[in-house]
Order: sequence, then C-alpha cells, then structure tokens
Amino acid sequence: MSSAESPVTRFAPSPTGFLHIGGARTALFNWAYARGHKGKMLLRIEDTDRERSNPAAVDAILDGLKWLGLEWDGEAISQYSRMQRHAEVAHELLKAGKAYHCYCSPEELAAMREKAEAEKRPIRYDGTWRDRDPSTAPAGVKPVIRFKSPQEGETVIHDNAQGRVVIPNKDLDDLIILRSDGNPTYNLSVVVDDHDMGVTHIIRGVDHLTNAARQTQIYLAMGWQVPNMTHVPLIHGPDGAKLSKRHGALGVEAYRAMGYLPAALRNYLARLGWSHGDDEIFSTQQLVEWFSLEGINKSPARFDFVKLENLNGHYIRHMPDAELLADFLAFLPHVEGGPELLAKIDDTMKAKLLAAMPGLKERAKTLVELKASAAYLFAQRPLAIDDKAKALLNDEGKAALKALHPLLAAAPEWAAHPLEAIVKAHAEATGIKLGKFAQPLRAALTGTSTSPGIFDVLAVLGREEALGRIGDQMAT
RNA sequence: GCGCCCUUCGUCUAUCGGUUAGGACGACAGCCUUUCACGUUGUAAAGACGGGUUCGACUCCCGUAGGGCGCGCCA
Repeated sequence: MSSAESPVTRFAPSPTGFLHIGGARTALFNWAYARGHKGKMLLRIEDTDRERSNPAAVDAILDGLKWLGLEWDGEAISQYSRMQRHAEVAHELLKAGKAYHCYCSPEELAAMREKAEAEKRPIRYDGTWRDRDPSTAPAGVKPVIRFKSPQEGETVIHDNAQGRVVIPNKDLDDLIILRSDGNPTYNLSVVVDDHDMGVTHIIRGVDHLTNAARQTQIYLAMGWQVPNMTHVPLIHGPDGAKLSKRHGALGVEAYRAMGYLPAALRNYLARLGWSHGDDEIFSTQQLVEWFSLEGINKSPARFDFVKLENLNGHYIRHMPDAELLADFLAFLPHVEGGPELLAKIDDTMKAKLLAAMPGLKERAKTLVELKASAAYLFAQRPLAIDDKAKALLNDEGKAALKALHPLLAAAPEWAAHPLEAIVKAHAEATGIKLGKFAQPLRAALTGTSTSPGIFDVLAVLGREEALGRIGDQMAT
C-alpha cells in the first residue's frame, strides 16, 4: 500500500445528533492531514443503527462540515448501504473458523454480566459456544456470529498519539460481529468499510482505543493491512468533566448562531490537543502545512469559551471589511432577530454597514456583538434612549448639543475628520473638555453610552439623519 | 471490578536530560483615549506526591494520589 504517497483519511460520524465540537475537531484533523499530504478525506455516515439514526442529523452534520470549511472528497458513504458486504465478511470469517455461532440469548448474556458485576469480576462473554458442538444448539434460536478472539498473548496498537498501546488479549472477549437478525455490528462494519474504502490513516477519538484493538484483530484475521492509527484525546468541559450542553457539547451550528467565524473556530480547535511550537494564531493554510500526527498530545483539553472569544475577536478585527460584511449577512439568518434585520438591509444599508465596519469590528468579539453595536444604524427616529444615555442628556448635555447643532449644520464637508475638527475647535474655544460634547452626541446619535468613534458615527449616519437625531434630543 | 491512558501557571500549551521552565487566553497594574473596545508596557501565576536512575531530571523507571476512556445483538 502506498500510504506514504497519498493518504486516505476518513471522518465517520454516526447521525444521531448534530456535529458536536469533538467531532468537528476530529474532522478538522482528518481534513488537515489529508490536505497537507496530498491525500483525500472521505466521509462515511455510520447509520447502521436504524433506531437512532435520522436524516435530519445527516443534514446537520454535512451542513456543519461545510460551514466549517471542511470539504470531503467524493460522495458521503452510507454504512447501512454496505451491510450485505459486512455480513459477507462475517460469513467468510465463520467459514475460515475464525468466528462461530453463539446461541446465548440476550437475557442469558445480561444475566452473565450482572453476575460478573456482582462478583466483581471483569464483565466478559465467557465463551460458552466458542468450542461447543453446534449440533447441541437449542432449536429455534437464531444464533449470532462471534469473532474468535485470540485468548492469549496481546494485541498491540501502534498509535501516533498514544504510542505503543498493549492490550492483553485475555481482556478482549469474543465480540458479536453479526447479530441474530443477520445484521453486522459496528466493529466489523468499520473494519470492512475502512479496508474497502482504502483508508490508510484512521484519526479518531481515544474513546475508540479499545475498539482499535478489536479491529486490529479482525484486520489480522482477514489478512488485511492494519491502517495507521491516531487516537486523539477528548475535549472536556471547563470543569474537567465530560462536555455538557452548558459547556460546549453543542452542534457547530450553535457556534455559528453565537457569532463565531469558521476560521476562528478552526484555529481554536486546532490548538486543542495539538500545537506547533508557540504558534497561537495561524491561517488554515498554515495549519494544513504544519499539521502533523506527532504533534498531537495525549492528555485531554478543556474547552475555553473565553479564549475562543478572544480568537474570534482577532479574526473579526483582521478580516477585510467587505468579507466581514458578507460573513455577517450570511450569519443573520441563524440568529434571533437576524432574518428581520436582514429584510431591512438594502443596498443603501449595505453601504452604510460597510462604511461603519472599521468602527464596528474593532469592538466586537462575535458577530452577535457586531449586530448589537450596529443597531444604531437601523434605529428609527426618534431614537429610544437607554438609561445611561439619558443621564448624559441632562441640561448640560442638551446645552452642548444646542451649541453643536448649528456648527455641524454649517459643515462644508460631512466626513469624520472635518466634523471632528469642528467639535474640537469649539471645545477648545469654550475651554470645555471634548468628552462633554462627545458623550451627549453619542447619546443622541445612538441612544446608548457606548459606540464606535463618534465622528465616524456622525459621518456614517449622514448629515440629514445625524442632525435630525441631535435635534430630537435638543427639543426634549 | 478489569483493562488502557493522562497529570507543567486558573485555562490551552512549549520543553523532546543541562533553560532565570517560554508563549497565549484570562487576571491585576500603568499608558493611550470622546464612550466601549483595540493597542501597548509591566506584574503575579506551574512541573500532583514519594522514591529511584544519572554528574545533572519537568523530561527516563517504579509506586501513590487524582482524573479520563473503554468493558452492549450502540456507534
């Protein structure tokens, strides 16, 4: 196999819910490795559990991957559609004497487990039918096929992240590979699919480490080459325990709705369990160039929203205005109140948004915040004034507005710098601090006490609207 | 219970036997300043514990403690 030449990785989610953050990182690693080595990343939907799988989840996963910018190669493969082939392999194993029929009922097995637990013994299938004569089989019972796992020695997993992991074979019991209804089980399906799909590198969560041992045994039994394996540590919540919904076990679409940029999320996720020296902020291109399996850590990482937010703010600030505007518009359908806002955005408003973007993006960590601070652009006269802004519009504040209004109205050019010069000149002439004029202006122009630079606000709003808003507050 | 794995500032991490243990987020303080931010300067902050091996251990070995994952006719 020429795996060194062009590796084939795969991302294999089961469609029982959204694409959660751990899955997203696994996909990112698979994607980065494939892209960085002129390989392919395949996508396989592990939908063999008909009870729990659903088409909506498939859509959510595909949508999540696309949003994150992780395009897979070829068509997504349904594992369910390949069940015949899996069963075929199970029978091949049976024929070769590497698997056998087991007639134990689910009830018997449950009892076996309970007994083992009560006696504080390892919970394993006891091998009842491993060597028993099939002619002693109870009538009318449909058997399962169990894999004849080696009972002695050990199974070794050569893992890029975990190192050489040795599992004693005595701890691996004879797993069911084909159910009594003739359907294959997970570990068999995975091996057959990965083999048939030509997967050379498996990158997945460490929760699959024990499966890796069982799968290795199946590869060996079939005489197939065991793929290169990497088991990445899991992502934990801020408290070190399992990721809960409160924390970050959300679908990536939730991150989209929270106003995170795909590029920022990619960067953040890449740094969770992987590093390239001291590099913190890097482009996706750099990630692809730098990503290596050897750089993956063994210990779990905690998900830190604060750091994600910081990174996201960095990406927002450094993104070209037009590009950010496009992302912002694409984000709106996914956030509360966004569609309504989107409906109000015509070409004129787009131009305003674009003009306001330099001031807006400087103080937004998320697109949600960007949306909030852009609210002044959409506000209708007379503006709603919040409490802090009201306090600024006291007698002193109103007096400042009254003094400013005619001066601004007489401005020959309605742009930030000339307007700033006018206000500054007036402040100097009267010996009053600039803030005494800027804050009332802010209150009148935006209805709030915080906003982008006030002269930019003035400029973006336009002469008529700005003077109107100032006039509204002078009058009251 | 059994097996596997993990343990460096609060968090993400660098270090691959010899460093004043570095960076980033966060925190705190200063500067900048029309608000909020940005930016900038600085400060505090770590090798779980106990034994070895070694001239020398964060780094290698053993043990202890704590934590994670796995142990389905789920994937």
